[in-house]
Amino acid sequence: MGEPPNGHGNGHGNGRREVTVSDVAAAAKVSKATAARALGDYGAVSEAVRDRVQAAAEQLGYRPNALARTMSTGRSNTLGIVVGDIENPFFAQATRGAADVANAAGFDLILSNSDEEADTEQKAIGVQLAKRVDGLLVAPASSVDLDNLRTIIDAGRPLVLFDRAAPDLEVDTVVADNRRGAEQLTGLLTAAGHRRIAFISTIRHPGGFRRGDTLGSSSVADRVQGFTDALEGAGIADPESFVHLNARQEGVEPLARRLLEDRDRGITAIVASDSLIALGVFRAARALGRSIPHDLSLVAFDDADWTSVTTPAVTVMAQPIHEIGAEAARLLIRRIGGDGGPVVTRTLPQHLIERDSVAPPARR
Amino acid sequence: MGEPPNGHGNGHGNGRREVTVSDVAAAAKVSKATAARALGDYGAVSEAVRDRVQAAAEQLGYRPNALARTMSTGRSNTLGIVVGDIENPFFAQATRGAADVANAAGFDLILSNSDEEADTEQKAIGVQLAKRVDGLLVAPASSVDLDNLRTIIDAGRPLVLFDRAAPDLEVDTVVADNRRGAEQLTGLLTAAGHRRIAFISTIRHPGGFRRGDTLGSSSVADRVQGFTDALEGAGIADPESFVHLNARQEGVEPLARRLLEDRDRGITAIVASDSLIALGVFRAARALGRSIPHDLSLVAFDDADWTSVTTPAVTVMAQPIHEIGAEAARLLIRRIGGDGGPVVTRTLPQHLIERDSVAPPARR
DNA sequence: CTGAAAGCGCTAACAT
DNA sequence: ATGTTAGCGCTTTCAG
Repeated sequence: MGEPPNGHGNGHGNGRREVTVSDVAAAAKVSKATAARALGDYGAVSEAVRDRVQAAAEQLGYRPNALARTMSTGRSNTLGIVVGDIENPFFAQATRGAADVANAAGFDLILSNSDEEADTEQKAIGVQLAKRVDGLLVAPASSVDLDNLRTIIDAGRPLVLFDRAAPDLEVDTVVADNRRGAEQLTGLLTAAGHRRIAFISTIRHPGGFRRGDTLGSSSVADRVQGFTDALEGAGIADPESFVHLNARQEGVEPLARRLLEDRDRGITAIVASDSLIALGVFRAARALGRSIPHDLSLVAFDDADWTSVTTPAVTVMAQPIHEIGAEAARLLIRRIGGDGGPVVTRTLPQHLIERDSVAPPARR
Repeated sequence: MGEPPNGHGNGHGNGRREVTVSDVAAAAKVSKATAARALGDYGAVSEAVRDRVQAAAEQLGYRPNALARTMSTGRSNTLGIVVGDIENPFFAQATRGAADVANAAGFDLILSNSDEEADTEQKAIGVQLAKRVDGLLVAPASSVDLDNLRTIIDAGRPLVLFDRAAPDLEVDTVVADNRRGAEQLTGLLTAAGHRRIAFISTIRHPGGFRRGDTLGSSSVADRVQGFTDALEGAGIADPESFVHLNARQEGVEPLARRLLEDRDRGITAIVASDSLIALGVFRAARALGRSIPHDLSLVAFDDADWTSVTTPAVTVMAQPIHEIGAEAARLLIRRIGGDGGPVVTRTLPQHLIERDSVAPPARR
């Protein structure tokens, strides 16, 4: 007695063949269609037959093959999400928000990291499309180079952007009100008397920042806008010169050190574009023996958990991160459901948490 | 001219039909089989035909349907990963490690959160199996209740456990050397002269901890073992009484406060089972005006980024988290590749980072 | 080297 | 209420 014969695309190394509707149908002595109806709980099946089928399924250890189902229905009940880096707490939280909403609606999530790289993002999107996700959630690596995003639209799949918008694309978007947040944060600093305030972001940008430059990330662009507006409102000349980008390249801590050591620049306060940057600044200040807030005031985006336990605790602009992911998922699911309404952009409010990292600049 | 006719399981709301191998074949004037061969780059196809087919594919915007492929080959090139909570930095890092290895090997990842809940975990596993993942990576919600894990094995899918082992199950596992880590960490404290040291974990456990109790998570169990061993080695009586579990239920900060305010217990040092707990302890100490390390020494597992910027910076036992995920993925992929070798358990070393949160206990 | 045809597991018309 | 049949898009014998 040899191995039981086996079609090609079966098994997973071990001898067991998957049990299918046919098997269940046979065991319950009904047709495949009836078995499927009983199992899938659709159509009309008599009480008796249903029980018989379900018993048979149970007994055989039947597990539906979601892929086969997708093949015939055209729906995978799966969302794709592509984030910059899941290790970044921002994305982890947003992903969780999206996952919760997705699950509640019967969807699961395929996760990809773009590393903020257009190529990697493109590959990730390709994979997701190949897997026939019903729609995609993406925090685009670029707000201006839209090729990657267009392939999604061309494939006819719903797309929702989160964290960063792509103004030139007609798609649903969920972002936070970064402009206003930056303005408020910066306002705190100018109100305390600071005139020489640096803004630090890790975003890549060739050359120094100049007014009118378009940045790759709309959220950073908005933050920069709010920042420069606030400086301008405070009568500070040449606000753009206080914007420092490309911090990943040089390293946040080295950049911060360089800034703090430059007596001519005379920086007395820093706006960190996210909590990772704030951490780097904190380290630099400590390394140089500058005390916060006495020698340096610091404010940052994102209420990372640690910001409340440092000495001093840091003043932050909190974003509704979980909700950003959740709302994006909601919009996406709605589109998947067939909503053909006009494109919407949700701009969620941020809120200020004042702690102890801001003080008037030291006399010099 | 009406809409082009359309089979059932097609389109995604919009009118466009997916372009398939057949379409490409037709355009290139070859058979479906040949087109597939040219596209999939297998079998034998003449140079000329290959070019013609690929051009046609390009021109039509052909995108392979990974699900159909999986249907016929039986391989999805997808791994499932189920973690406690992706918002927990530990899991985020481990997931990243796994994703990197997976991608490099041509696999993608379906992510699920178990919330450390058996039911949720079971559902997640069910979904993954239905999606026909080629194998699963799981940080099991329970190291002792093995039903969930067994369904994976029964389904004939390779499984690799990470972070927590399940001693009664024959399956590849990647964990850190928690016992030794805990012993070292605790040894630091006893060496500094502490005799009344509390260990805090959020793990759920009915009733107070008693020697010989089996804990739901093997990693916490190992930590507790190392902790009590160290106390015992230092000649401290009744080590179990210093183990505090269920911290999630009461809340880490409240529990820590309670501990610190209990003059009779006279706790002078705390071992935090992870960085989130350390954060709670930090908050509690601050709220009560206890200074670390003068009034309280603190050590913790995981080198969370913030632990180096607090005042004082905290002494931690770092785990190779990224590598835990990566190695787990490697093992899994090897199994998927058909390796039938004996089950392996990898126990990765942890390493101590001494900072400034430990000092001799205050005289009283 | 290329083509025809069957089959993966499921759903959905269309009968009966 | 149940059965028959075709088909989703792909791979894979098997012939030629």
